[in-house]
Amino acid sequence: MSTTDEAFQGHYLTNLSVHTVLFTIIESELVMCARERTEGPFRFHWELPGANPRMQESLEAAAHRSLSEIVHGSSAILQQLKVFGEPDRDPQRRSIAVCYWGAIAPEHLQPQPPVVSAIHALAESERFAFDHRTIAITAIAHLKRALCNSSVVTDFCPTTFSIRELHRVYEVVFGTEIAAGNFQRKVRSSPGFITKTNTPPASEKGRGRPAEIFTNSRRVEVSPPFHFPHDS
Amino acid sequence: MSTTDEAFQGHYLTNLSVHTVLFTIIESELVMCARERTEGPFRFHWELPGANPRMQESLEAAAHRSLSEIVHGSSAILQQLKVFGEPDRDPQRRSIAVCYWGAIAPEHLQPQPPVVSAIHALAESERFAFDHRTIAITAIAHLKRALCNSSVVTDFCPTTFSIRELHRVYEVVFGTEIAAGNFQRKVRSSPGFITKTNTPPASEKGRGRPAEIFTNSRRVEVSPPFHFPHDS
DNA sequence: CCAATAGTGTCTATCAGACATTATGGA
DNA sequence: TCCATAATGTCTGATAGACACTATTGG
Repeated sequence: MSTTDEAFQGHYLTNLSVHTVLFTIIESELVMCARERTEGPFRFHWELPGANPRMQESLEAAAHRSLSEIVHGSSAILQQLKVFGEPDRDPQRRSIAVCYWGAIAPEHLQPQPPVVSAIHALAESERFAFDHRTIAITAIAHLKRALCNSSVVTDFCPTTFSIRELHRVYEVVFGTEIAAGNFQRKVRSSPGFITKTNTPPASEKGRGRPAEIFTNSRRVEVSPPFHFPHDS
Repeated sequence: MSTTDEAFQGHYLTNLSVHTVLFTIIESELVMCARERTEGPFRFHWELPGANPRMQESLEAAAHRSLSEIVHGSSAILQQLKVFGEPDRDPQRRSIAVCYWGAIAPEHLQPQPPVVSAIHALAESERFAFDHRTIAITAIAHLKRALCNSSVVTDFCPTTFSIRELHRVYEVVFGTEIAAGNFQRKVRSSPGFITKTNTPPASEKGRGRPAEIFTNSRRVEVSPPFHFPHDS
């Protein structure tokens, strides 16, 4: 059995990492947390948050740890995205990346979070380290699918929110205008999607009719799902 | 940094494996390929096909290799399911399992394939090795979701098939009767789901009107999806 | 009153579920 | 001819898209 043929558990060249694609919306744009590398290979390229799982640490816990310098207190809800393990994905060694994704309200991030526009990930122009552009694009596709099929949109919002805020998330992510009336009907008629609060209509600045304030309960499936022009 | 705290790339106790949940339908029952362990821990427990990826081998290739003794010639179409990496999933060592799933026509399996009923995986009674019952249950949920949202059902059938055969797959997997007329309408109206062949209506035995014969082209999404009573 | 935003009602086309009807073969 | 299975047609209720309309605030 040659070196290149053997199973590689325990092989010193192998590496197991966890990476996280954390979405939020800043200034009406879908962005994901990422940092520019300052050293080593792929210097000046964008890199997704990552961590190496510890011996007694679950992969999901490692994913949360990869965000420790980015999220502000309350932890994000993460879901497995995919494993990327092509032999050549890391030019230095065989490396397996278990990837997670999630969304979070910008209020829960550190003040000046390092982010990159999702549109840049889709454009060929932006340079990502390793296969992180592929990971990002896969995550965007999962995000769109999840938005259509579940109430994950509430992860983008603070604990209380108006329907309009949910509406804006969909418009930003799908880059399309959505009729507000139909959106209200759909969200309100999906059992468990939102829960009305009796908090007074928010002390926000408002120059129109104040919105009702809701909170998310559990994650629910939307059936039949939302349907938008899908470019992915 | 203690032993239990350190990152574990290269640690000799770690193991990376690939497991595959391959579904098929035998005697009107949903089954998955699995083998009874004959030695070591979990002896006499069911075990999913697995392999250890080699140094230059992609994870998907390893998943296909895990089926080498089961599939008969034409290879199955596999999709990533999930990674299972809880620290305690293998009592002997830290072990990461990258899992795939797929479906195949029974004709493409070896003559007497080792299989276990999917219903047994769902019932608490059946004993699986490691966390393979959890993996199997996750795969069943993914299968149902994929059947609702795509044309993956054709993987259960030979290269040519009738609509009735697709119909039966859904009835077996979801354990429910589906109106044949509506099913025909849905499948025929989903672009790309099936492609008509001009082969004469099959030389099969038949005591009714012979069915038209189709072939699958590419995998397509079904929008809006099928909807069945979902128990998962 | 007007502007602006939130929320509701209405009309229509589409589509799934239920089920009747026709089509096409074998015994 | 009768039977069995495949395929089509019909009716109805539910719902999404388009969009008009009402509600509720601030200036």
